Amino acid sequence: MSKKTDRRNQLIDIIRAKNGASIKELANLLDVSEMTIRRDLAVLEEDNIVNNVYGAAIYNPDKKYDSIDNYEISTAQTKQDSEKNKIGAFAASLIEPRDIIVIDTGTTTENLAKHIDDTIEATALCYNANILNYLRAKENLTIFIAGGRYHTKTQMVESAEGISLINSMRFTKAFISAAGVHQNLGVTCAYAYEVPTKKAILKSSVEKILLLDSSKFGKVKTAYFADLSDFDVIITDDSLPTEWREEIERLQIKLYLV
Amino acid sequence: MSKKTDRRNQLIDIIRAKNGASIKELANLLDVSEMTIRRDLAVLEEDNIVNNVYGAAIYNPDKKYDSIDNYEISTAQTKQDSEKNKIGAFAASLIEPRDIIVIDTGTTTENLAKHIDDTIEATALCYNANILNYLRAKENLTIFIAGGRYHTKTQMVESAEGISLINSMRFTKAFISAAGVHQNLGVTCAYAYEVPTKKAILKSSVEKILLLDSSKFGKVKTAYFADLSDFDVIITDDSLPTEWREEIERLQIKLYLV
DNA sequence: TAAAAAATGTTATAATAACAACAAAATAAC
DNA sequence: GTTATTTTGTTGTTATTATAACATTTTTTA
Repeated sequence: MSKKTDRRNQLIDIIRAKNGASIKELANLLDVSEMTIRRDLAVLEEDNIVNNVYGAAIYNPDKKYDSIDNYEISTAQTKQDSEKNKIGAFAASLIEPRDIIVIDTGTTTENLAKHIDDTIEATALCYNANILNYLRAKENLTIFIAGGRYHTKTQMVESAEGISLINSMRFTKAFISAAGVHQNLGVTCAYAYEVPTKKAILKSSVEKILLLDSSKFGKVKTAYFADLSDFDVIITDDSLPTEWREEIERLQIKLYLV
Repeated sequence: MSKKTDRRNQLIDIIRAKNGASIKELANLLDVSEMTIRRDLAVLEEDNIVNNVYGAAIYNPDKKYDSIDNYEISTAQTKQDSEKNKIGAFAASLIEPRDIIVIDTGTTTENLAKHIDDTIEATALCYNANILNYLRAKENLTIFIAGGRYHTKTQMVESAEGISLINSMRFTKAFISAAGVHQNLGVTCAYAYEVPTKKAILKSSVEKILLLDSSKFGKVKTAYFADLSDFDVIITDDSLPTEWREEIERLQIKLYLV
């Protein structure tokens, strides 16, 4: 194992044991410069192992990382996570002051919520409890939540009344996620209950932005909610096959590869 | 004094949930200045609940398996908070299997949510982000949230569509909080935007249960939403003056003193 | 082994947080 | 109610951390 990986495993061990640690402390413990610690922590944050704040790193409380004992193994498992993270971060950078955005349910859009500028003045509607919790921390964000039945598996909230609220609003940007994109069978998601809400936000938004990692292309899931041509922008990672790049270009959709 | 303790309990809850948090984030979440957060965190560090680093507080890992769910118990501070906690715990004990309950916004009802049996099979509607987070942890609870605009100060969510959702449902028990109860001027709350929602849940529920600590009796706040006679049950603490006990008996309302 | 590449360290500057001291507001006491 | 006390907020200053750009060291590879 490389010196670098070894050090990152040590970092994870220390941070996990203490719930979090300052960068200064970590640099002293591992006898490297603070700059090196910062660079390591940026990688660990990409992989959702820690959350970095000014001066310190906090161990990600998410249970699924509780028993990591080898970082190299864990990186393989979380590669897709880090792509979702990058896609989310890029999408967040598209948000401009006074935007009225709607954020779809999903882990990719959760990463978007996480990365929204802390001080940007904007309005955001969501319908996912995790996303709501990220949005609540933002200083100048006006928040709406479309209510309804809460689904434990997806943290999504959904109802006819929630859709009414969406229909009564207008958005400058819709950030939408999907579980599959197929050339003939369109854009799909995993659960039928998501469909009416997704259709509603598509109808009420100026710019429709699709967020999904490249592994979703060519896949089909149970619930159809849109065609690829319904979107104005697609954000995905650079592993996207050439044929899909061409198809997206043909449909005159703006494509961002992060 | 109670406000302070209350805020510190909230701080502990947030920091525990996230393993740690930046001071900026905490100040935004609780809508107080960073200076206040720093002063609170200094106290919590004294009590070994958190470790403070530059820019952030990290939850003390030694406390991980302690079940202090109320800071004031560990420091023997003000009464009002522990009363709210007791009232909430008692109210939670009234919930029976297959109940369909609605939980109003407020710190007392937040305590109720905290104390709901982890495995009880029931349905609950709420419209407060903190309460939602407590309910999400319950295994067999079916959860609804009435959506709308999120209010930072109270963590309440509210809208016409949220009220529509409430009107479309029926509840076996409504747990309602208030900021004031006056013999002539009725039951009041602090913000006008709470009123339509409170009226809606009163209309849709079989049993209407009022939760409030005894200091609220005799008080009047800006927004009127009900008369005392609209309630079937009152849960408060045993400091309730005799004249109020008599009044409640006269109105044939079931009174629980905890 | 030398050259190339990668990783780490250093420095100066910019950004952010801490702190102290005082002002304002809220609460308690009379 | 009014005054005293406590709590919270604000401001200016100081201390600390982040970042970028470049230098140095270490590791790879031919």
